[in-house]
Amino acid sequence: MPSMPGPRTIPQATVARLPLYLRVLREAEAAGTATLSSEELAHRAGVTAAQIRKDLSHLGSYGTRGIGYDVDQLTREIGRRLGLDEELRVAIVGAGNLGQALARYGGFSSRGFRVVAIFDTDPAKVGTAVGDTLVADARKMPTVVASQQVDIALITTPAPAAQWVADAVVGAGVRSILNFAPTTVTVPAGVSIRQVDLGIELEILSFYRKRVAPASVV
Amino acid sequence: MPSMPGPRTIPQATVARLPLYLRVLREAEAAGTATLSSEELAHRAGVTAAQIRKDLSHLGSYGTRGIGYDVDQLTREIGRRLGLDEELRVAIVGAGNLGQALARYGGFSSRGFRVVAIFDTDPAKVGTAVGDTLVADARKMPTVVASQQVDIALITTPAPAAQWVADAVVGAGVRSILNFAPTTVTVPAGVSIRQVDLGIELEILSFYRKRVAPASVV
DNA sequence: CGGTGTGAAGCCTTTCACAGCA
DNA sequence: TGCTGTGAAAGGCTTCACACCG
Repeated sequence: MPSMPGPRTIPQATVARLPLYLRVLREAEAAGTATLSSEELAHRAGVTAAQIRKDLSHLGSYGTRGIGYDVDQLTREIGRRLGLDEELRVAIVGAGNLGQALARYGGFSSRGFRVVAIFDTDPAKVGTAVGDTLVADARKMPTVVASQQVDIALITTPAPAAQWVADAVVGAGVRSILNFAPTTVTVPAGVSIRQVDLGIELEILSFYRKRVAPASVV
Repeated sequence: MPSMPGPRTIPQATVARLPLYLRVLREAEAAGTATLSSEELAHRAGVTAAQIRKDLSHLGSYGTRGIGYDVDQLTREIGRRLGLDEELRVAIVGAGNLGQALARYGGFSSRGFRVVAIFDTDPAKVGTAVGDTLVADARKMPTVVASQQVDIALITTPAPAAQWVADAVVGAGVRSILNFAPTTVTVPAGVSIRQVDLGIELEILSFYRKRVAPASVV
């Protein structure tokens, strides 16, 4: 009989670190490493060994005492828990500097995400190619997002357009949003949103310039 | 006599939110709003009113009971605490998609950061213009970073180059790094580093696709 | 032995609830 | 009266330390 699944709830903080462990494991896999101890994994991910063991214990029991974790098995298990066993479809709204850069960014496809649409309101941009996707008219967002079965929307518009875009994609059935516009976007319950503000990242770094920064990743 | 400064240490979690409040305050300032209550500010920033009051209490006493916070005064105080009263000089290492997009991104200059250099190893890119900066040879990093008095370095290279770049800029005197390369970069004590991995952001969103996401910002 | 999995302790963060001031 | 500033309580996360197993 297969082993029972781990406890039902994974702490938010742990969820945010699982992709980091996955990245390290994939590198190790590519390098042909068969097993990794919590110590090794911790070192490569930049966290503590106790943290690794506690985090992984939420998935169940995937290590072997005296040996460590099986790289292949753990890679598969974390990927499965993160919902990465199916290809996720991404739409980018806003074909400016950032939107275009993200559309061409290799790091998405190599991790199993596929950019299926990119939108803009500027008639000069509509119809032009970005990577291997054509920029579509933002007015067609509702229909295209639905027909292309978009799972995740990236908002790379100027701040004033962000809330409207979010409302539109949520209306079209999207339930995961990554917002790069420097403004707070609110969504109904049941929709996940993460905000990435590059200016804020610099401002946080600015704070710690004079002081002693708390170890490594601020 | 001027009022005494607030308590000496600001919690890390608070520091990470101050730039968010600053963003809201600047918008309010631009709109001509004179004062904001913790309730209003909380609503616009997407946090709770209690959180706002607790966070701001670490700066000292800048509110007026019965009224709220003076927008201009609080804007200045938070900016000062974040070290934003002087212009900070930014270098971008890696003139690929992302590096070029960031070099042209208006959100940095509008917030008081100035991109003073952009580097790449590719001879085809060296000498070309990105925004109003010329791409410099990465071998010149140590000298240019020092002579341009770079405060913050953005790493937008492929993963394999990231650690080398970090070592180089730290050697040239940089003490704040924002790393976009999908790999863990370690730095000596006294240097601050923040890691932004766009693939990880998508993977976190993926996790919450099936489950009920914890309120709003995951 | 070596290294995982885990209760318990400690620390940090958020929320509560209200005293106190404009 | 209205809203801030803040102790106290609650909750969540990280670290510790060791029992236990391969």
